[in-house]
Amino acid sequence: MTSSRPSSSDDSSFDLLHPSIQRWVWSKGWTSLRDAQERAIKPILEGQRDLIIAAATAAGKTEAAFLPILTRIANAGEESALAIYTSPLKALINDQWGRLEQLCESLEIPVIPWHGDISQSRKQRFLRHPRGVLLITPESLEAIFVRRGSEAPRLFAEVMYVVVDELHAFIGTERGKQMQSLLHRMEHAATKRIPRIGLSATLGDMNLAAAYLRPGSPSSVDLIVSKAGNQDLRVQVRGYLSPAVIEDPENDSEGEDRLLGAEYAIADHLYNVLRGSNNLVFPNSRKKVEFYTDALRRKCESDSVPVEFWPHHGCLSRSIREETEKALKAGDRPATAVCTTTLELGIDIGAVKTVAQIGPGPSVASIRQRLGRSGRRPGEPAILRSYNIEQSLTDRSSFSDRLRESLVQSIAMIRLLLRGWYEPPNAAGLHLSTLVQQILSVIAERGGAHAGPLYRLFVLEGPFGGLTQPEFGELLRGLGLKDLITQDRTGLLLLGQTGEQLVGSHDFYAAFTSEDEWQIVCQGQTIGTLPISSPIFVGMRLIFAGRRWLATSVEDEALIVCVVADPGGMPPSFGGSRASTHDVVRSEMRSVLATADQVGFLDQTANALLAEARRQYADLNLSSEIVLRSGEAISLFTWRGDPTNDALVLILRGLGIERVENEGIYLIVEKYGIDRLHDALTDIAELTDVDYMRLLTDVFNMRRSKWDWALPDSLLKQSFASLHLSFSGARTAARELVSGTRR
DNA sequence: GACCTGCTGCGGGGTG
Repeated sequence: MTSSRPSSSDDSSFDLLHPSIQRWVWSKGWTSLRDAQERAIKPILEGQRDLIIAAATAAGKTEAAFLPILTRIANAGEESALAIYTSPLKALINDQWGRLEQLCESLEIPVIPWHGDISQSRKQRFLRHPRGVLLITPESLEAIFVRRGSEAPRLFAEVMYVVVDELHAFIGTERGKQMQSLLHRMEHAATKRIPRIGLSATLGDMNLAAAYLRPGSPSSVDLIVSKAGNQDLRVQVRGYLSPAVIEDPENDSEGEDRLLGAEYAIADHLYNVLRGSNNLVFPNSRKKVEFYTDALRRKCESDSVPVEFWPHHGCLSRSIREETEKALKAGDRPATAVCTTTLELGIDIGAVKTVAQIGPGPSVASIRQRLGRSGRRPGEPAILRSYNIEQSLTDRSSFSDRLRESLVQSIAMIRLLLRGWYEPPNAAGLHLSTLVQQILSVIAERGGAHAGPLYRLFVLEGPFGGLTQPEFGELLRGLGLKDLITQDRTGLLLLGQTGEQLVGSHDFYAAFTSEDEWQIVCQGQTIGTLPISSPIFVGMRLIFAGRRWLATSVEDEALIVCVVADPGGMPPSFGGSRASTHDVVRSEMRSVLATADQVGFLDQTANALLAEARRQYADLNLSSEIVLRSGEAISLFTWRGDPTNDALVLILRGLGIERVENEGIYLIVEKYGIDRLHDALTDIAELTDVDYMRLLTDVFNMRRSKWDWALPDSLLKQSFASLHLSFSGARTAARELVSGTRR
């Protein structure tokens, strides 16, 4: 116990906390509350308005929210006051339960974790006396509505606050839309407005965050933004040149090693600079995580030094992931994780020295999030090492290779990062797939519902604005056609037979899809999974969990692959599609190529590659030419993001130009004359959004989200376009390209 | 040629 006591500038906020909570704070030896904690007390105690607390990871956001929340619950005495905390991860719920339990012990406030791994008996206990703090996932909340709909009003009646942790992880996603809908339904069941508190370390646009937390009334959201200390950042971008691919791979016995040459050179460098400290390596795919973990482990073994490199990705079993997390946290010996976005989220792994990024990284926002793990100790800089592979050029090299697209993208993204820019989340998505789920869920909750009240609940008053009444009717009729819902003589909507089946099944509660997976089993222990689409056969050698295996048996029905250790192997394919690049990134890439200014953070090879790319840019005259012809192919340099390029491709196909592909910084059109292309682009420059919608073909490929199959075609196109396409970008790009294709 | 997250109720059998 310390003699000094926490105090505030006006010395009053702390005094407002419940005496037992004040004692708890003293017992922790805190000499003062953190900025965010201090500032959150009054607004939360008033309990009228919504609040976002944005502060760095270690700044005590959880306490900022819960010191005043628990004060109010404790003051309510015997009444059944309740606060609900929601989180995107079970692991986070378990973490928070530990912290809150300790704080609540003396207050005699129960803290109840509720997710798929929690026993029925604990859930039953809560259901009998719903009071205290409930820690729950959105999926479990969904399950409560579906399975215990009639109890919802009783359960939620006394909820005083809802806390949404990791708010940034929800904004703009399917799951985030589901969460908004659940919060809205909770207030409807409780017949009162429930103040919402959002927590996050990495919110960029506060207006977007406020609009997410309280749709339709962002001005009722107060903001507490705790300024982060100005962190020193050190960056190096390295270039690697891969030898030219041999024309006849059949007669190239060293083909594989040649292709991997640059990757092994990167592994060597990582081995030399990362050993002896804690670091994170992000190679952008699970397959490459396997490759680098294996390569680095073998180097340690051949040098007879302890292995310091551990794999971490979503297809590895929980126990293997926990082993890696434990190695990072332990602190007694150095550990580096080779990982995917799994270690970008809020799991506590301590501070790391370096973040290594192999290839450009999926987005600037993501790199920024990853960097938040480095340089967390006072006086230590954050260190970013970027590794980039480019191919040796031949006379058949693509524009993408000639312009060194990958290296230039890394440079552009780091320049944007240094300027403080990153991609805003797409808040304009209609998420009609999730609306289908929510309609079925409310019908199950209430045992039937009428169309009018559903429209009011979801569209007029809820989070699915932007849908007209006729469109909503069309959607309901579509659900009827698929036997998801049916209507009785009074007009009441009920679940159809298919609807009953799907709502009753255990994978109804998540808003996102999941595929079947192979279980990879070694001596009765599951070490991880592979997507059902990846080819599996007996005798197959593979690298998995950073080690080498041989598949000895495959059980087709049970989806089990048994493996034993084996010296051979290649990393398996996990599938996936290309990441979407933003307009601003592509435009920054152009300015990296168009200017001659020195980039300060490049190594020698990267410098030479950039100089070469700039020469190509000048030789191709790309500062004024945006349409290049080579043989039968026409390249359209839009220098725009994928939502724009993809929209152009789909609209062009709708106009009959079928051989067109999005190549990244340009589109490539084959076998169509420049005149035909000119006419099509002229059309695109003049059409309206509604025309574009009509032109969209290839509807099959637009089914990406869980319930898209149940949407009528026109609504599917609308939902897809709102998430993935930019018509306004396509129109602007077409206007520019029209002049480039004029003869 | 990216990534990630989540899950009920019931019946059968064992234990106290």
